Amino acid sequence: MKDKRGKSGNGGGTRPTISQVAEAAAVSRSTVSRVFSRPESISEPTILRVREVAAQLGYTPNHAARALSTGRHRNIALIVPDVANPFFPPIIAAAQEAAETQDYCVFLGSSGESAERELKLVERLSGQVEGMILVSSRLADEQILELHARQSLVLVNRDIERIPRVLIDSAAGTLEAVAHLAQLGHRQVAYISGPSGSWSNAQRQRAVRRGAARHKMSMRTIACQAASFEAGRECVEAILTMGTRAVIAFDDLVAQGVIAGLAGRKLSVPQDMSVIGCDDVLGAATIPPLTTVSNCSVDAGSVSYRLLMDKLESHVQSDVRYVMSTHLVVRDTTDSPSGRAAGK
Amino acid sequence: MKDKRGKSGNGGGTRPTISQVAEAAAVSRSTVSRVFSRPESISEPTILRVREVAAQLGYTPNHAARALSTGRHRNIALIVPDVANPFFPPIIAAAQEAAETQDYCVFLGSSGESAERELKLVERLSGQVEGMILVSSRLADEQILELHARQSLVLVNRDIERIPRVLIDSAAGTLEAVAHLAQLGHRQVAYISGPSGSWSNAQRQRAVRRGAARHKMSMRTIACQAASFEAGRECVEAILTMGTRAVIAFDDLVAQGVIAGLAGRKLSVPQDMSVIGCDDVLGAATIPPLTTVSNCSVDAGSVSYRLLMDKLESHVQSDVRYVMSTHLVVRDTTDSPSGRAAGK
DNA sequence: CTGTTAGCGCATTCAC
DNA sequence: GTGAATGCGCTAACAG
Repeated sequence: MKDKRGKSGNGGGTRPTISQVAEAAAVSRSTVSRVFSRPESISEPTILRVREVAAQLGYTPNHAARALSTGRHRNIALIVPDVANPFFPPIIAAAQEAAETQDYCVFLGSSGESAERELKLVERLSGQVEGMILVSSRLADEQILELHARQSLVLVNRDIERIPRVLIDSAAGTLEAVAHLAQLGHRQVAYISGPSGSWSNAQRQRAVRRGAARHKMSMRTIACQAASFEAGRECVEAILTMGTRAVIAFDDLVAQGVIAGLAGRKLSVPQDMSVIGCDDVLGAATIPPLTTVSNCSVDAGSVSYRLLMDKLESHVQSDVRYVMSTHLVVRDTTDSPSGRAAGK
Repeated sequence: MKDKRGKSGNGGGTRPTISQVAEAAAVSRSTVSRVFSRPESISEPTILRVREVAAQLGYTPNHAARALSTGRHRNIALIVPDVANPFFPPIIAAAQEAAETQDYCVFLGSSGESAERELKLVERLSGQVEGMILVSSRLADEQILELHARQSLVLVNRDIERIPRVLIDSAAGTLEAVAHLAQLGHRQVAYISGPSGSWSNAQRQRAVRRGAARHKMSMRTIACQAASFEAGRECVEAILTMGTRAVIAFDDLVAQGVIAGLAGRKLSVPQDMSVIGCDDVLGAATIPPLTTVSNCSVDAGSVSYRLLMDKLESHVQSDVRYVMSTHLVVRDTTDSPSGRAAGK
């Protein structure tokens, strides 16, 4: 138990403790403690003196020790299915930034789309955080509920009653997308699905179906292996044999994959095929710029953080269900089914 | 100090402590503690019994408390300039995954490219981690050195002696890129720079200059505001007035921006301009597929984690400098300066 | 406004 | 092998 942090030198400067500051400042440890946690109850002069001494000793409160005593860690955990998926980073950034302003730290977990890993992460983390934000959780409802019994939770893109959640309602935008296609003259549309456990995927698929019905279009679904560029590319085979001239993809990555696959077959977008993405993670950064269902996913990060804090502060809870709408952003990957051919 | 975690019900299941397990299993707290930290010193039967009781009580060791006593948090921090930049997520994912296998948790900090925020994050985090990985740190050398005096550090893309570091040597690939351009017949090349504080940027710029000299090409630099699509787009003005027919961009995002900006002026790639990116974060997911300097950035994540662990375990340190090479991946955005025009 | 006392949950000497 | 103390660094009553 002695010499915990190695010698001096690098990588292990032994941090000064509250006692050392207290001694050096000739006050009690409590006083030092209060200077750093509730300064309003301490006289101006002593505050200054303690601060002075602390600074020159390089003292910094030990959050772990503090947590042990208060039960408040000032840490939160953020779990996502895959950090590398461009949909999540903006959310992560926003949440972390929001946390930072309140001096909270955030643990990041990436489950690799695996419910099992997600569960492990959650359990491992649960001891050192005050609450967690589960983004697009792949866990089963029951697992989440059980977790919720002993941990403050906020969900993103997962709709479970009694748990605060922020939902990115892609239905609205997806409906617009179908309408847009219909207006262009398309009579059929294909939805290229995403991860099976995904709430967003289910929601989008439903929306496409509903929209298609409303506009008397035929609708089919193509199962995509994963939410990736490669998977999208591999779908073109199926799309082509299906004979559709318009597809709505689970997300922008898949859409880009489809476009690339099409290009590989000398088919171009939007002349030969209209392609619509989802999430708008690529912005206009594609060529041609992708028509897509845009959302304010960044806000999902800050809002979910706020929700978590609200929950932590007020123990009385109403059933918060924060829905963020989406809308279609028409860029250059959609056209009428005849396309350029019409000009011939 | 009582009732720290609220009532029972949701969001605050009061976790069982080691004492409760001890009592229920009719052993001492020490025994329970040992069962979970050094089972080899406990008899088989008691291990089983304690485990049994613990499981049914839902007991899990409190890592924060444990850390207080041992000084080992089993947490690390990972700081990046911007989570939303596609270069970092794969590194983050790899590091987190590596950590996960050893039951370590990772704090994520995104500094928004600001040295000031980075410093704050680092100081805030330093108390609850055993070590930190600074990726593309924007801090000054002195700040890093100072930090290194009291914290175990590993650097990624930052070359400071005596601190373990993994460097993605884009010089090799960048040199290839210039050679490739020269071979295509280009006599001039422009480098579109990235963040000023970036080690990688400095390295790339140097490499372009060296390569240009070697191939007797003229070389100019265009200052780009940031490492983003938009910034790249805004550079085309400068590129065009400069009269170059070949550019090497700081990264793929900037390159994509340039291509888009060009497209906006009815100029196409590679016919009118050869464009080379860096980092290969977009893979072949662009249209046309981007010629770029590829690296194994994913490995940077796992390697840096390993380096950190090595450092933590063996206090005797050699000066580790892990260099990962890069190479040019020729896809479809480069051509001879005459390009299609040659056919006319 | 400040010092004293006690304890958060756990790992760790020592004894046995 | 196991139990009884002691302390990690800090906050929270309780007095004064």
